[in-house]
Amino acid sequence: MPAKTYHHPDLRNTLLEAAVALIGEVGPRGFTLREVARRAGVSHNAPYRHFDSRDDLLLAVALEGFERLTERMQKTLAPGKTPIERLELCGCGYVDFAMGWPNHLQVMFDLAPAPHTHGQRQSHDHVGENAFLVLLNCIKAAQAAGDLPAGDPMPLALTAWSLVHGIAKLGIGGNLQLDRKATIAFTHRAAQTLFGGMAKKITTVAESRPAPGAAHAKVKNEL
Amino acid sequence: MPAKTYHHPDLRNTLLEAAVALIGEVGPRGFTLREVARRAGVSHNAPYRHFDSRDDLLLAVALEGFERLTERMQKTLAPGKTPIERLELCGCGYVDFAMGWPNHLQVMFDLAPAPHTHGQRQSHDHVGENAFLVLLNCIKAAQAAGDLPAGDPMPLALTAWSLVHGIAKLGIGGNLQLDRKATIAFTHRAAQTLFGGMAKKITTVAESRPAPGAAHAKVKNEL
DNA sequence: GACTCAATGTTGCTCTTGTCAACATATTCT
DNA sequence: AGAATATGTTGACAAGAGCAACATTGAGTC
Repeated sequence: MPAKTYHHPDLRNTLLEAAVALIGEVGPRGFTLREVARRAGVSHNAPYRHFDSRDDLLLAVALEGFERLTERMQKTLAPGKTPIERLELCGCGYVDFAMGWPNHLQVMFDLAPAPHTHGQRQSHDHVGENAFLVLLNCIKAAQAAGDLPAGDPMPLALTAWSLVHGIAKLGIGGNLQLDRKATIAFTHRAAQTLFGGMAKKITTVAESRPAPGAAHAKVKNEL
Repeated sequence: MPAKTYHHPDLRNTLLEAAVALIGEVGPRGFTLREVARRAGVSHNAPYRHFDSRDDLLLAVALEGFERLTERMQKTLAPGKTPIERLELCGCGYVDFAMGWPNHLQVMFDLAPAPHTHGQRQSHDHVGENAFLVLLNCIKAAQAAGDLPAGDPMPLALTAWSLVHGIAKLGIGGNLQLDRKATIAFTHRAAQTLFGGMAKKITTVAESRPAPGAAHAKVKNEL
């Protein structure tokens, strides 16, 4: 009889699933290529037939994460009635994902190539694009409904993303001292506050600039 | 003559400085205890006399980072005239630090113990406390000046921190597609928007709640 | 001053990991 | 069937974390 099995059915996927599970358990620091192989029941070098390197596998995990994130946001925002409400819920979905899979989020965002290599980066950016588009579309819808000021939606989207991402990261790190549920409630209130500030600009523009040239200039020139 | 030197003057500090420099160059992933030792001109095991482990050294690096961050924020906010302006500048200082020492920030926040061990964590939290207090005091001053609504300043501070931290992390990761200067300018505008939204609550409260029970309840029960 | 002792460095392991190279088997195409 | 390719396997190697045993220094202490 033949001693070894060789040929695994869809090993690539098996490895990916094992990797996702392992990341969830031990985080990026404890993550090891050999352990993934072990869990998939193959030799320590089998993964190299499907992934270029450890980082390449991690990148695949990140990609999977962005898909999950996109789904989560879409599912969470669905029940919202008004555009602005859907926008808020979209942010809540982001944080909900983060609190549910903190290690996954870390892989998605903190796997960055230390020296900003603009070559490789492109593909990684592209991965998260769909998730960002969900947010961007919510912003556009809110603009169309008159809930947010018209104009380039990008700055608004990036600001909203920043707020939500910050809550997610700090929440994960325990810096907010809130559990998952409370963190999401907090996100909802924070989003309302931010969007309130954005909306303000169309109604009361004058108030935004107390002293047109004071520290405003300083911040651009001195830093 | 004696062949070896032994006894190093203040090796602990030398190691720390080497570690900080190394982190700046190669990031947490490329960081290696042995390379630190090499740069300090000692054997690969010398660091163990001053730090329990690799992670312990990294923690010291993080601590050093929080001190720098605190200084940076204080220095940046100083020229601000009004409380609200100082608050904005405080956030800009945070982002400025992040863009200047991205790897350092990563060590400070993403070194987290994957499973939330509430034992060890305490000390790490304590480290960043001073930096947070700078922000908190700015918030309180703005409240006292009537620029922000009175009441518990914590939610306001945490929201502001989240926004700024999010900008910092996304900026570092290249997700904002802005250089350091533009990122800080962006931070300034985002902060103005957020604080505008916070201030709004004291003047026009009614508008904040479009549909008191719609998806609001959903977000608390379903997630 | 000689002796003891703790602090601090050093060398030399062991174990684990990422990755490369060489080899074996399975599949596909002709 | 036979060749070429894809996919796994075993067996190296270098590098790093951390442990243990040894060496040197400096501070007391008699």
